[in-house]
Amino acid sequence: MQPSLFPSQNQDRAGARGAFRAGDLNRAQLEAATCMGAPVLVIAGAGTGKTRTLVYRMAYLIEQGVAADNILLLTFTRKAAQEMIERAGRLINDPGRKVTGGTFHAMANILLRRYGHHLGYAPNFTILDRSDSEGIINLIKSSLELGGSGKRFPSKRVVCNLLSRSVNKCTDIETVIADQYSHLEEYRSELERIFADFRKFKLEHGLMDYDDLLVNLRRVMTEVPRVREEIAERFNHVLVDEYQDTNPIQADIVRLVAAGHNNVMVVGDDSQSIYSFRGADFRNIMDFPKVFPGTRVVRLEENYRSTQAILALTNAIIDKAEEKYSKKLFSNIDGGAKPRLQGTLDEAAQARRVAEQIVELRGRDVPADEIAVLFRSGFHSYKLELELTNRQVQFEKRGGLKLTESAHIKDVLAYLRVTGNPGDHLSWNRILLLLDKVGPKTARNVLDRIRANEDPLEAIRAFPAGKSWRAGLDKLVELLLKLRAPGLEPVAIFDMVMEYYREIFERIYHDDYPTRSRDLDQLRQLISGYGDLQSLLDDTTLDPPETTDESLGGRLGSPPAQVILSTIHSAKGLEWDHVFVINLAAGRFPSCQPFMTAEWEEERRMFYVAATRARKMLYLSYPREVMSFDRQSRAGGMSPFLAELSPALLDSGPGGGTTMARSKLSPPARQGGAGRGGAPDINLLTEGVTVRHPFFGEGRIEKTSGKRSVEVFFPRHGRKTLHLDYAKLEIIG
DNA sequence: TGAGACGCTGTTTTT
DNA sequence: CAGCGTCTCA
Repeated sequence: MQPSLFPSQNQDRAGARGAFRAGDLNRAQLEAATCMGAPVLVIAGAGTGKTRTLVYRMAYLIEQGVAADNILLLTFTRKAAQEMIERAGRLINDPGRKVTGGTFHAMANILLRRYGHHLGYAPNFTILDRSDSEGIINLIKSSLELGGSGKRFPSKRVVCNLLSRSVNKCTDIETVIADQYSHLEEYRSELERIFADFRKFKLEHGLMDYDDLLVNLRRVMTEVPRVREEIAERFNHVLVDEYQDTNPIQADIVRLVAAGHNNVMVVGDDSQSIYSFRGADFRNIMDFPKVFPGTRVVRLEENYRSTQAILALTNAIIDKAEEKYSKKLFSNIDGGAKPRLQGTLDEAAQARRVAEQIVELRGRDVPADEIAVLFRSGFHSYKLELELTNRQVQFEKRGGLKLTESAHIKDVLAYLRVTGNPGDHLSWNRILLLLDKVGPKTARNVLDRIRANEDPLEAIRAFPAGKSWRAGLDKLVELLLKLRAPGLEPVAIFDMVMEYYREIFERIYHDDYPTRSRDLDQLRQLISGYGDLQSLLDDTTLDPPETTDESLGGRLGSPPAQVILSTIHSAKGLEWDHVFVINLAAGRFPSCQPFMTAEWEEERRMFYVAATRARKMLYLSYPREVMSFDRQSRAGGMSPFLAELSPALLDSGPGGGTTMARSKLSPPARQGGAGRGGAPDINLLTEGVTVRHPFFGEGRIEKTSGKRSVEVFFPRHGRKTLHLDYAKLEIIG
């Protein structure tokens, strides 16, 4: 549930007992935790106890007499914040005194419900998720009639990506197009038009997307000085975790909250920056002292997590990075087994192998929640999920499909949304389209009436419906009328909606409605935990439950200990005794898109993040063959990130395809043109030469940059900077 | 105007 | 494979 930033009443100020023990921290950690009167930047390598430092600092501040209420902890996930706050509470022996914490988005949400009216937003605005935004873009696109006329207008996905990139990087559309989407230059004016309409649509209908939450918070704090002062007064101590992954807007928000009192500490590690797609730049963390003059910089370099054998490998991984500012980690946990490298025939064999190893570990009484399997993209674990199910190993998947992403859940939520915010035309549109015999055109007509009428219900009731769907519309009106009753519990609303929706549900999902039906049960469970519709709706977008969250998991009570399957992004900040990283194959990791050096480097950092999650044992596995989408089998071989490491750091184990591994462990340049006859000679690749890329097609070299990369213009995809060692280029002429 | 069938294309990560 | 745009029929 929502951690309220403005709880109605404060906890008592009774003196906290001195449970804070300085001896629990090393010198650098202690300095960071207790430094007062200056901004603090903590550069903390993986496993060096940054969480511990943050927790102790919270406890220390409270002991020094700072009210818990005045402390703000910003983290990457809500869960991380909750855990840290709980730990701090235990430390000072007073779990009642709760620090305020959560993600930037959650904080922005609550503050904007209070202050958004300065920007023309009522407090009942609806938060849009990604697919909601895409839906609106689509509505606008079709109303502007840009879709047709033979030319290929970019998809809603691309349009949204472009806009989000521009917002998060604080760069104007023109520049983003020129830099990243040069092939869309011809659509620039149409795109600008769509974005303008999109902005207007959101404002008029009380909608905010993820980016708006950040942008609008910054705006209101900048434009209304009194608001900034109030917030800064309220939070006179600010702590930020994972600072390397904040974007310029978030950095501004931190600056605005902390300006004046300067009681701010940020913690991060440039080597673990993996969110550039969200506008983060790892260099930002180094700018912090410039924004806050007089910053004390503390480095944490002693690793308490992993064995020396694992650390030797992770140091080697990050050593290959082209640009890095910090540190060499050292461990005081001697020895340990070398990370195991295992190649398998294909993905199925890899899944069997890993599943067997997990079963074996469980047999040796390794707790299930000390085992994790990490991968680059959500779908990489499908085969393993099957294997584990067959062997009756319980697991929990993180970073997979969200419950709220499926159509039937979005359907139900649409009714709840219009109940909270009758101006939400996106949800009205969805509701109307669910009626039989109503399509986009009719829905738009009804929507126009809703727009013109004070009361949406009246507009719908009065609409001159066609014979074939009059009855359906009447039923809808009947439902809406019932939902008007004041003071309904969210679960009561849900039940009324279901009574109406079930018929529609069975009609449109006739094939697989039993499966989907279970999701609806799960949703009901979830809703029954809420007393307030608004926070339920907020949470479905700000903290969406995962599909595999089998009913009670996570929220109510403690879930049973389970093996974790997770994307690397969702594994950030976590650690386990035994960690498997799978699918370390060329074309899979790095994922097949990154051809630009910056993206390439980010993929490397991701590998680093994954490997540094392990405490005792690390298993790196790859299939020698991966299936591509068009079901042509393609020899992938091991990931270039593995190939560049010294074999001495790894245990290539008994069997398990060492021969293949060995042969590939020679210089990585050879990796280049796998299957296409090696990387072309750099000397042949000069300006004006036409090349073919397996994904982008034919393009023309615009210039050679750096030692091993070229800039190529592809008519369909724009300008790309390609890394010659890995991009599979073929010279055409 | 809606609904269903068919063929083409593009592909990650999260709040 | 899904999410499109296009086409046909009701």
